[in-house]
Amino acid sequence: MEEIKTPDKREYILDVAERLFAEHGFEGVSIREISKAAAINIAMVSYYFGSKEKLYEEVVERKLIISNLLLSEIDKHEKYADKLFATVDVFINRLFENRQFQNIIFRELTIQHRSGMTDTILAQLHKNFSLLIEIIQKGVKNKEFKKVDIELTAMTVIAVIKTYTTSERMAYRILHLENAHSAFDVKYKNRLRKHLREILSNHLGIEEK
Amino acid sequence: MEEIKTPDKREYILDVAERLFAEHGFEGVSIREISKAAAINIAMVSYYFGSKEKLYEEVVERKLIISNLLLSEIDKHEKYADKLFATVDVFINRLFENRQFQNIIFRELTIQHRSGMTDTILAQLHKNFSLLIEIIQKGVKNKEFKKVDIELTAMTVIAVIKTYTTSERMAYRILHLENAHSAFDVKYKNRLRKHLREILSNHLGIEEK
DNA sequence: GTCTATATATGGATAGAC
DNA sequence: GTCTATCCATATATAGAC
Repeated sequence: MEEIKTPDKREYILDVAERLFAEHGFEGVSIREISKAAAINIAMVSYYFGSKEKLYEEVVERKLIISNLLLSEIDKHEKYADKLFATVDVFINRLFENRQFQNIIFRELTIQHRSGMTDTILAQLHKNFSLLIEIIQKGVKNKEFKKVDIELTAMTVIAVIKTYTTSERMAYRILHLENAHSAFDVKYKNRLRKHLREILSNHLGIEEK
Repeated sequence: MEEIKTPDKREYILDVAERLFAEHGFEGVSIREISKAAAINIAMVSYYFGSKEKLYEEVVERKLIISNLLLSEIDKHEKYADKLFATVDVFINRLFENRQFQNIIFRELTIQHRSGMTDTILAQLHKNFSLLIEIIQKGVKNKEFKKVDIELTAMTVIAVIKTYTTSERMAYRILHLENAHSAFDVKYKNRLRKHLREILSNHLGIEEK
């Protein structure tokens, strides 16, 4: 009963491709390498996806969805400070989990248009930023927060998490971590979480409980 | 008297190569494209630099020097708050000026070792971070600053500037700029500068003058 | 669906004339 | 120093057998 589950195989190829694209960039990997790593025949890439370009696009688009699911988690809080902290936690978790994917996204932003995909990516980033911006905006209007540069405050949150997750080796060196691979341990995730809460509390004038 | 100034030509090729590598990544440009853009013969790349790899390394290494020159500017301040702000200004200016180069550096960090260059880059980044870390450290010890997570505070500064300069189009969308190319105008540079000063003042407990 | 074989293009590098 | 011509490796993509 050795049935081949085609959708699983597709997903698996996409997983492998995502990792390799993240590690070496689009031009840095060949479909030969991808097929070898995914243990399939080279011709299968064309068969499943049409071309290397299409495969790449599918890798990006498949994960470029906002997890609206978690928004209910945020909405249940009453104070904007708590909504904000909950949102920050969502971002930390998401960026920690998808850091290899995020490297693809980020690289796509710095590389001169490979395709019209950049617009889709920018639209998605805009949505993510908007989550933070709206909360801060309302908190300020509500006098719960001090007046600040709202957009740059939102950018600060994303920037710190993104920079932290970008390079394990950089984090290791700069932050004097225990070992080269501990940057994404719970311990250091909490350190980052605590830092961001403090930065935001101080900046927005949120009182500690 | 049409004398060809060789060192200038070398520099010119490096300039062109830097721009193209920044725009498309190492594998994303061919030496054919570089030579065409620099109006030289393809064979000249090998002649001047030995190989594409060597050219790339030279592009990186030529700018990977700390500008110690500016440190005297920082040292002349008495208060650590002023030293810190002066340092932030140095970083803003440097990252604004070298943003295409910074994209190369950043990409190099996220890409799995093309060469041993990553170590050199990490060492340089470490030095840059240390500039900030030392000032914050001394300020805290001196009770001029509140106690904070020093390394992550330094990372926050670099992260915000880096993220801002990474994508003109992102900045344009998120920050609602006047036009697509104004992100690096003095006006917005000052907006970023002001934001960072406020973030740091609030976080470190620096009193406004 | 899966594979081999192949068409075709493009890449980096260099030999050798000038 | 500069250029043409060319070698050779590697890339994507696909035709066609199974």
